[in-house]
Amino acid sequence: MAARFNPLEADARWQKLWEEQGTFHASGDGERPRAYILEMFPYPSGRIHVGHVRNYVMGDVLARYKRMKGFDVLHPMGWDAFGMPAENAAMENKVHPGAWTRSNIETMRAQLKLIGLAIDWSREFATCEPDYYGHEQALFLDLYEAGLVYRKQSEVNWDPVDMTVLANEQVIDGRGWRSGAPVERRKLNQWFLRITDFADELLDGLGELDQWPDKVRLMQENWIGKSQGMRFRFDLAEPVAGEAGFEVFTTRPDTIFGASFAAIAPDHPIALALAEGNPALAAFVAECKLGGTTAAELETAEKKGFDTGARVIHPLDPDWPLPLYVANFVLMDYGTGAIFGCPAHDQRDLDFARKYGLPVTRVVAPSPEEADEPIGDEAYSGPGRLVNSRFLDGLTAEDGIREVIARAEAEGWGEGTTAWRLRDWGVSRQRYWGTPIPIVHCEACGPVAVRRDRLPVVLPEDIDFETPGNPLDRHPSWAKVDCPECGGPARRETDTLDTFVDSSWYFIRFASQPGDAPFDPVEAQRWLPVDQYIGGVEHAILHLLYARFWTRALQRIGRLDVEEPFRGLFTQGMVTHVTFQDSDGRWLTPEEAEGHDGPVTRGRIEKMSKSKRNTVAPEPIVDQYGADSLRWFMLSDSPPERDLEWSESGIQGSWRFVQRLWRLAAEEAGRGSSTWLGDDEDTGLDRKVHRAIAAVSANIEALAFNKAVANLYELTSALEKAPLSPSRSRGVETLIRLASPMVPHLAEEAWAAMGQDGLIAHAEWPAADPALLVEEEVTIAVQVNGKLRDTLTAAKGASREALEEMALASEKVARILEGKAPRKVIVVPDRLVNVVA
RNA sequence: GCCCCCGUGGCGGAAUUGGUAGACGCGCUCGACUCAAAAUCGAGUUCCGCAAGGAGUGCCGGUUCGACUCCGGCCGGGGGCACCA
Repeated sequence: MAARFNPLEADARWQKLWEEQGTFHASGDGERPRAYILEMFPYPSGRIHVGHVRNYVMGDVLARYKRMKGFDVLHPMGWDAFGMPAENAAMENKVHPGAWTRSNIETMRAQLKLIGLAIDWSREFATCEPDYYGHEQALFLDLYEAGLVYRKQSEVNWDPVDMTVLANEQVIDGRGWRSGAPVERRKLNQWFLRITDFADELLDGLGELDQWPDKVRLMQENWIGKSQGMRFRFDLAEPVAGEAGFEVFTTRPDTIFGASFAAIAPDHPIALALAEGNPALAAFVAECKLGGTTAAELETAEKKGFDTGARVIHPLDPDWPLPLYVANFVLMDYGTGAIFGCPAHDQRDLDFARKYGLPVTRVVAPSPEEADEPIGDEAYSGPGRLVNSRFLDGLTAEDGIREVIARAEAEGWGEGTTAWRLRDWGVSRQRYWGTPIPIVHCEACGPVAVRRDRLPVVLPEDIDFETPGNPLDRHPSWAKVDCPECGGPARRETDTLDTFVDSSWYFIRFASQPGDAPFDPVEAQRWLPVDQYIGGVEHAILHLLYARFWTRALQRIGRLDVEEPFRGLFTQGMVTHVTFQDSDGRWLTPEEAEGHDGPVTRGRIEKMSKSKRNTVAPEPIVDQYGADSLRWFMLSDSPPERDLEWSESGIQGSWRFVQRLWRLAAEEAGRGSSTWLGDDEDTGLDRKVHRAIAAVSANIEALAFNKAVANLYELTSALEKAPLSPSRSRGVETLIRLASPMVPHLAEEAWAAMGQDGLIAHAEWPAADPALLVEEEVTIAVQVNGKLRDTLTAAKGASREALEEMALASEKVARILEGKAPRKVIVVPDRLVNVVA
């Protein structure tokens, strides 16, 4: 028996065996209960680092555990393979995005295989292959036909040099991140998915996701942003461009008598109409269009308005005109793009009113005496009753809201309604490396869906990135097609789909992948929803919301009867590492920093990233310490939802433990556990083993891997110290089973050495014997006035009287009591006695 | 600005419903083995104190026989949203 575990030799041997035997193939035979464990699939950016490893190892432990518990486990892996970095690489290095992506996939797959993940590789796919995106096009057309896809003009950040649309994150200080050119706002025709149709369901559905972190549910709730209020009509004193008035949205209709102005967005139709005859207003509207849409810019932007000269009529008083402003802080795409200003009770309206000398009337007062208390620099948003509000006086805000809505509905000038922060999902991207939108534009017929038998619409290979802009748009022939309806000349849509579409249904494709359809609903429904989904918090909103939407949309159109895609969600922490910079601020790898001439600054400990050059590759670690040491370290110490700092001492500690475990198992195996005939003294070892079984199981189920690791350390120490006995032999065997999801290579090796048949991957998870979990003796804490003074050992279940008597017999207690009788004695059976002096 | 989370040894972190704070790991100290080192093993390691003992979970206060845990108010760190009417 080897004294040391040699991962260099053993890891590959077991990995090969697992692969040959198809050990981790999901069978779907229906004989066992199913478990679907999924980690968010990676973007093939180049190489994986240990941060990815942590993510996949967590899912792997769970998958292996579930398999041993008797589940038919689906644990797949694939590639979120469309995206901008491939196009950037194409522009920089003159490589085709496809070649770049596929070569990265090769590399990263090989890297992942080194870790020994229990993955069903037979289901692997990449979203950039027509095999996948063709089905996505079919699903897109399903939604299109169901009316869940539409086209509209929408404002985008346009980089005039690169001739491309930029995401908000790509706009830095108002300039394109790549070209440095000032970004323009431009209106383009874009495709949208009607996610707002599902706003209510998506919000309500959060209530049932009790295996999601509260934080993520809250974030989604805020993102959806439901606001209840009312919509009502302002009549204009004089019609504008044939319009007699317009609608506003408010959450505080109760403050309607505090109104002192109305304001509309710069791009509101009324504003545009008024601007036509008013050059100063036109200039103001143009000015509002300048400036980016980033948060920082909005924060510093001054609240500005322009008095149009037009007047609106107060809905509850025909003799009360209000000035109509165009204001830069009113957004066209929230509510109705128009508001009424109530300066006394809204800070922004107050600032605006003060600036333009508008009246400020208090209509809510905390007490009757304060009804005419003037408003200072701060708007009053606290509780109170309505004042100066005619028929509303004396009502609470809630009653006032109800009253105004009731009256408006009765008189027909307004109604109770709901506004959402959530907007429809714009999915058009002016890029090459994405799923082509399967639509053809015909001059005669307008936009027409590509015929199903012509799918997939495949990306052309012969493209060039020499000139800026979308290569699909410039391609000499690709876009030229005949109209599917009239056969006349037509042009393909050259925009591609947002890559978030690709990741909105990949988990369905993993569950079922027929060649002629996106999925088989019956087979997919057997696996879905995903039992445990694991990934980074950075996807808490967009990806998870889009996937929830897509699933519900498929349900609505009758394609798949699943409501929520992910039953359990776990957001894991990052792996962090120190960063280094040289005197010019260039990032250095830790190795470079060590051998660098000149000053080196040791920076913050940060999330591993390519740009900060602080990533740690798995290969050298696996070469030196083996996959199991790496896996063990990724699970140790830090709670999985928090960040884990990479450290050399950490991986070394893991290596030590792996060897310790091996020694323990190998010694036992060398002796022949089954033939050991020594005395089986009851040292309490069996109890320790069974407590460990219960604890490790519970902690894995709760994804508290750091605690499961601590349990295994404890059990290992206890077994090492225990005298040789059958109990110890059984204990070691149990330990190996319990540790096997974390250190599978070592576990297989030890399992074989112990003479066990078959793979430990197929072995049963040990069951804790309830009889052995019950303590016979317990340690009782003895307190005086809540301070620990002594401990004593008592039989489990000892009576209150007996415990009290034992506690009072304690010398230490007696010394503190100094002969005085205790005032009171609190006894918590099996736990403590508190003597109150 | 609004919403949320977190503050425990030198470090990462444990601590069912309020019931022995510091499990487990890292690091460190001492010791064993060794010519020596590595590896390994043993002991110790919250702070003050030789000890007896005392203090202690960011700070202040409260509830309770008893508070890391519950409540109120501060301070510090992190995250999300952000002209949302």
